[in-house]
Amino acid sequence: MSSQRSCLVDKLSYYVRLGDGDLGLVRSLEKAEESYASGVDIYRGGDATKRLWVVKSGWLFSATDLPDGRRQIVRIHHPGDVIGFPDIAFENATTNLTAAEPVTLCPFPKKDLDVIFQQSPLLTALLFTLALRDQVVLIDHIRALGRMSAEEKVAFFLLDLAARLRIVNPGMSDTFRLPLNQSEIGDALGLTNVYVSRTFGMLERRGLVARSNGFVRLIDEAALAESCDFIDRYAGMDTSWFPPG
Amino acid sequence: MSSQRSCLVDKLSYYVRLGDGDLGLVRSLEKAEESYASGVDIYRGGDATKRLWVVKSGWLFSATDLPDGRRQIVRIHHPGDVIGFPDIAFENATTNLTAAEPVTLCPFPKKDLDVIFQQSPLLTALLFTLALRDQVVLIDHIRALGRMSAEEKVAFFLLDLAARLRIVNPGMSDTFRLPLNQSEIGDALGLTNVYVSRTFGMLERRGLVARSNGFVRLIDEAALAESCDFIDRYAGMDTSWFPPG
DNA sequence: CGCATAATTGATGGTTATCAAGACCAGTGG
DNA sequence: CCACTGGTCTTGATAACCATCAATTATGCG
Repeated sequence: MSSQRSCLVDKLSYYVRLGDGDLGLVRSLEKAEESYASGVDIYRGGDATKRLWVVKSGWLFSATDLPDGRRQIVRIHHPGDVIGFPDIAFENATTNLTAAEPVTLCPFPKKDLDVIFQQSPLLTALLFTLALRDQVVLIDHIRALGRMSAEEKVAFFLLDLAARLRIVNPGMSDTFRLPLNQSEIGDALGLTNVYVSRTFGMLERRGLVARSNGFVRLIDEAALAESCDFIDRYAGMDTSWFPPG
Repeated sequence: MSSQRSCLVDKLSYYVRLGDGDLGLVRSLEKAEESYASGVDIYRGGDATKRLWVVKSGWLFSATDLPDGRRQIVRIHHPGDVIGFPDIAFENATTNLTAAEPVTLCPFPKKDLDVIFQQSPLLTALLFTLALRDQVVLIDHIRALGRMSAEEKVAFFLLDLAARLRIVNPGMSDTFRLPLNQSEIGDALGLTNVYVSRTFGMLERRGLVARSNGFVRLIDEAALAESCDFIDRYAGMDTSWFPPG
């Protein structure tokens, strides 16, 4: 009945062709719907983790705090993402989930995954592979935090976002909306808001990026990619070994 | 016939009770054996990834290089670890694998995992959960690199190693062998070898750790853990939802 | 328009990098 | 037995990058 597009279906369909049965399984995850205002913490580290979440609209981020208030943003979530997988391994959440803007989410119980595991070897393989791909993405993040300068970090950050957005939105140009403030970008990159501002200014003066009212434009994407040795981990994945749908 | 202990069986048995069938599947992964000298690169980023590796003896590490030679060590591998999971998602390796000392490995083809997926829902669930647990471990690493001082990073590094070693070696004391030089430790923590030396000296002068001929002793583990807000991700995992063996 | 939030800019300081020299140690070969 | 070597660790001096603090200017929103 729902004629609305599903971002999760879009995202998964990018990697494999889903049959009717699999489509039904995926859509069944997006039945319920909850909305949250910008800035709200949807869960916090230590909370019991009984549910996962599909992002329907809006951006969010997962972060870990240090006791004195330092914050590290670990992952940014876009429409179509499934949030909460890392916490399946534990009984309590290891990160905080915060809405970066007004969002709509589709929560579903962890145990609904059982149905997928039992009924669809294809979706099981895909979810497993996505978990491993996410490890590589986290490794890229580690590389950026450990060994890149501030300019390289910001370049990496923007390219990574663009690559991810292009999966769900294939026709995307070199421009996208960036609903994060500079404190949040800094917390993702291990920098301060002040230095993010300065670094963005540098990149802009050098003609690599442009900004206007909440949008970023990657003017010289090749130069940005070379500066931080960027590799797109989203466009290509090895699905050759998957079982048939 | 093989009366030799299997570190992989030890590690997996820590989390679930394996039946005879599962034990046979796991042991079958450790048939072949290869040895490498200290410092050898076993594979490099870009190589085709057809095999995974179980570590039988010795330490190794996975690292990514930047084009100008900067290096980020991403993960340290101990006996019982399975190396190469993140690369299943891609056709080519994303990191270099280097032997930190003389090592013995048991390689097995990626496709041998199919047998496990088909025959053992328990092992499938365990491997999936370990992949998600590893995401959390990588997130902890991100937090350390992005938001910790050098002293906190070194404390975190040592505690993380100790927690991992205790899984396979339950009776371990507060002392362990650390076959990594300070350049390697620095590359894991986003520091230089020089600053690792200074930081180790500080911790030693403050009575938190001690070193002697390749061994580290964690004198005040509680203080170290508090300084970096350490949480052991290895001791406890949620296996309650696993299917029976 | 007025308010709160976010971004910018400047001045200063701290943490860590860089460069360089020396100490220590294990192994090697004369 | 000892000089020699290569690797590792330590220590000092200096410099770079980024943090911190503070003030000002945009920006968005009721």
